[in-house]
Amino acid sequence: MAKLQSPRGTTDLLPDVMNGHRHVTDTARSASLSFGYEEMATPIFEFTEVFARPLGEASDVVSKETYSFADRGGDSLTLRPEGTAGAVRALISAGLTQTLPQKYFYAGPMFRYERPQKGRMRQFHQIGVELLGVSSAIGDAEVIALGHMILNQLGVATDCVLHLNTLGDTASRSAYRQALVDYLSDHKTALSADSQRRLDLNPLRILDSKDAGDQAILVNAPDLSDYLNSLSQDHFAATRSFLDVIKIPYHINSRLVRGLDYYGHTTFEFITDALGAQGTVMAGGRYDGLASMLGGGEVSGVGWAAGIERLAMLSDIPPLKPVDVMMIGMSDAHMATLFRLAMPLRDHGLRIETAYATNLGKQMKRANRLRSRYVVILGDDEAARNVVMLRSMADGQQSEIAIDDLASHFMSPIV
RNA sequence: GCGGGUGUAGCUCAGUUGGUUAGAGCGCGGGUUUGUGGUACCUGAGGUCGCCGGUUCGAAGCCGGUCACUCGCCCCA
Repeated sequence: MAKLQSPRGTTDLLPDVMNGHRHVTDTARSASLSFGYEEMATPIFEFTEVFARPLGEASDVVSKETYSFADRGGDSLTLRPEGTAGAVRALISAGLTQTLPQKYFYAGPMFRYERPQKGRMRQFHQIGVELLGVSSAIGDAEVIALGHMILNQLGVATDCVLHLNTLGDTASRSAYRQALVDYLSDHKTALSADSQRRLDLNPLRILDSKDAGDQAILVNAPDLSDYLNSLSQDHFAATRSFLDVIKIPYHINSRLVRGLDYYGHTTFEFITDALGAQGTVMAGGRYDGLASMLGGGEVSGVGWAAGIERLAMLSDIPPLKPVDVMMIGMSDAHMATLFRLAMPLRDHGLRIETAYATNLGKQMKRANRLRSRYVVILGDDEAARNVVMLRSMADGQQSEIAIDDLASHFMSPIV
């Protein structure tokens, strides 16, 4: 096997794979634009603080999954593990908190030091959208509607279930958190080791523990919905009613919590069972507190991110545009002629291959391998009469066509 | 970070209780056809058996370590 490998958890995006990524990204970009979300990009690394505070120092992502390093000037930098913090930092940096709302779409690599699995890489790729400066519930519904549209256009919506929950506002959440900690502390020794640790770090995460013993304890645990104040209840009800208006189905999942500190109010995930343990295809929520954590004042935000690898695995990827014409010259001089004739056709948008050698049999074989629709052959016989041989690869039909007519033949709308 | 499984040709895989030159299909190259692909036939190239060490007269097969992939946990897209 190859000794020379890319680092663990990374992979090369060779044309076949890249084609799938591009299909996902192109589909998402164009759907996003139809909602008015314009593409932007942030640096692949940021100052470490950009991620540390908003995501939570104790969160797994920050505490054990970041690629952080000191640069030559001594600054601590971190390869971005997600896109939202950087996007909000960019908004603040550019002074755009005065020009709201802002609506962003992005796509690019993210980095987390994790043990690789199917659908989980150390360098992976996400698409995402952020709606900044909109506190109304229609914003929550809009990003979900956009996400749903993208999944639908990729043909994966039917494989996914939208799980929806609310964490409430800060006051509701901290009241509930206290109640939950009080309850679970009484059962601490019965909790799994993981959950005992989570009790201090992120007690809400215990809610979606897969441990059967934990689940048994949780049956009688306080319910978040009982701790939502009216403002939180109203926001969630409004979000749901906007989703109802456009008939997007969802499943209320009161155990759906997020691992990152910046979330409040609406959280959601599109989940599939087709990817093993990595069932989350698209996830997001509202993060009204994020901007102020970065020192940018109060700016509402809601958005989501989705894994391109996971989406590509679920989608049917259309094949690349096939070769339209393979041009085979039977001598260097004829090759030169075809090299010239190919240019306007390419300029017109056709995919043209000019053969790199003059042995006809081999070049025909290559044309077949490339699934070229047509082959143009130019040899001494044709040149003497100012024609080329045009062969349709599908049925093997050949005909001669005047060199002067070649361009107009392929550039006419019929072909 | 923790636990399980798997590493033999470019790909998918065989390889009998450790035994001498490690095989097949597909793919790739050459030919039948030096002006014609896809079919057919002939033929060829390609492997430090993931890597390192150990046991043995002898290791692809046993043992240890290591790396990679994979499944699950943690966590997440």
